[in-house]
Amino acid sequence: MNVGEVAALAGVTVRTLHHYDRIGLLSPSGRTAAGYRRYAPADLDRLHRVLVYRELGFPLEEVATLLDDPAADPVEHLRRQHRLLLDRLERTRAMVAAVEKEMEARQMGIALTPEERFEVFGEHDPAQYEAEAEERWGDTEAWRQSQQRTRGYTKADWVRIKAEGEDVERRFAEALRAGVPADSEQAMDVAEEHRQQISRTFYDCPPGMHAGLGRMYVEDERFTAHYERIAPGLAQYVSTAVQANAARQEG
Amino acid sequence: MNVGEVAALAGVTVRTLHHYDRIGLLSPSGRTAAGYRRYAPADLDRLHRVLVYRELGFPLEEVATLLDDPAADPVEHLRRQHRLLLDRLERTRAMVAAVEKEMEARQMGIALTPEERFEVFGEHDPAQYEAEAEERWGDTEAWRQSQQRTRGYTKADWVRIKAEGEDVERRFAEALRAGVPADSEQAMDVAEEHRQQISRTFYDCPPGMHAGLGRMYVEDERFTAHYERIAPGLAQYVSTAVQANAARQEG
DNA sequence: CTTGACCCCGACGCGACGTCAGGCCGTGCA
DNA sequence: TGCACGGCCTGACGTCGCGTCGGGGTCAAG
Repeated sequence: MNVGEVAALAGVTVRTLHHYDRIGLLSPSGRTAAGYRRYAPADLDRLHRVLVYRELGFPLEEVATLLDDPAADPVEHLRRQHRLLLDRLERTRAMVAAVEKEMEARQMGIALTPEERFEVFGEHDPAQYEAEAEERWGDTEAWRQSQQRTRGYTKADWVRIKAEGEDVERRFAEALRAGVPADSEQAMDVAEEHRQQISRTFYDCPPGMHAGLGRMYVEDERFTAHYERIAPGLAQYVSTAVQANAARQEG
Repeated sequence: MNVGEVAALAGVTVRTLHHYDRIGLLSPSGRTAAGYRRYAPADLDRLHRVLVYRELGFPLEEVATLLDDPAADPVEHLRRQHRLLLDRLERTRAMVAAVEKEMEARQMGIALTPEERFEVFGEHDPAQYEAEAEERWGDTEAWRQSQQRTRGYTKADWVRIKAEGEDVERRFAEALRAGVPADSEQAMDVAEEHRQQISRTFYDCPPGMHAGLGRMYVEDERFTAHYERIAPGLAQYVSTAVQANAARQEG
């Protein structure tokens, strides 16, 4: 198929297909002698997946990494898409409920507090971050626990949680600056507090799992970026401290 | 409240609030002597509405016109938001169903046709255009009819419909080029066919309603653009022909 | 062999912010 | 009383996902 036909079929513009080609997200598997793009059925499969993920709010670059992951077969994608769509359904339902709640309140002449009104937006930007978290942790017990608990949190809770988190981070940063070794008692104590904070706030986080988190802090560039922005070297420092503490707790 | 507090409450960044201020979408109702933005409760109300409409896919400029419409009270906004959210719910459900259908098909070893797979995307881009159409026609009988009928259309139907539509447009364009007056019999006949096409395909369109459409073709720049792209002067030409025909049919 | 529809590529534009940079404000605590 | 530190200010430039020309080849139908 030519680009125009594919575009019409998929409900996108030709320009979009050009764009996807240029950024390497979806390059047609062939070209005619004259340079015309030729799309094979497999390309349509890929395009379809691209469009679903795009609709779900993933940036195109991440869509690419998802689709190019060699360890992800078609069924895997379908399952993931299904999960994410159900999430979205849930969220939309929540928003409908919020609007209805407000209509009722208005009818009865009472005003909602700003906190109540903004609740449905709170924190994480709509689709994106949540979509990705779900994508990564989707069917672990920890994720479910976290989802359940955090649903009940009020705005005030969140403020407190954020403050607590930043407090621990600050103490890590101070220890780092003071030259306290990452595998020292002092650093491990902060790590232990970090672990307990997570357990209290989000989900049961035994030392083993905490060690896994620690590894991620240096392997996932987003977490790395988060800590490095506080202080250079902090990501590695926290990672080491957390893993040392896990060894101590378990041993 | 200061901008930081508002941002935290609403789950947006300070930069976003700055942006909304600069483009005039949401300017805080006051400033301190030092130039700090001060947000009043009424500003929070407005922000809330902005965020809901934004989430629904409206471009900010349109959000502004919606909110600045003097003829739209709070209840009106709530009702509109409710409608749009229900739509979105519906659409998400359709996508979930599509994914489930594909999972089943895969289980049974059968392949879906590309048309089936892309069906849920087809035509109109996801949120936006639909949102706007609903916004404009939301609770008219015509809109409901159109929604009902078009739901049942297959890809093949759409191809045919598009071809028919373009045929009529082409005939208008030819008449215009040939110097046939817009209120001549010939032009009115094409207009009448246009009306019947709409009635067959989308919703009952009596002459009076058709005349309304005709007016819109020159008043709404999107329709104008559509026709002007085919031939300069065509929007006015079609508009006149349609209204002349309506007068003839009714008279 | 000429239209007119379709395709190519490059380049600029745009919406909705993100992200510095450089500098003023305000307050807690030494 | 000073000053450090977080919060706020205003430009200004960067980014993402395309839309929109402009100039130019291609291909099937008449």
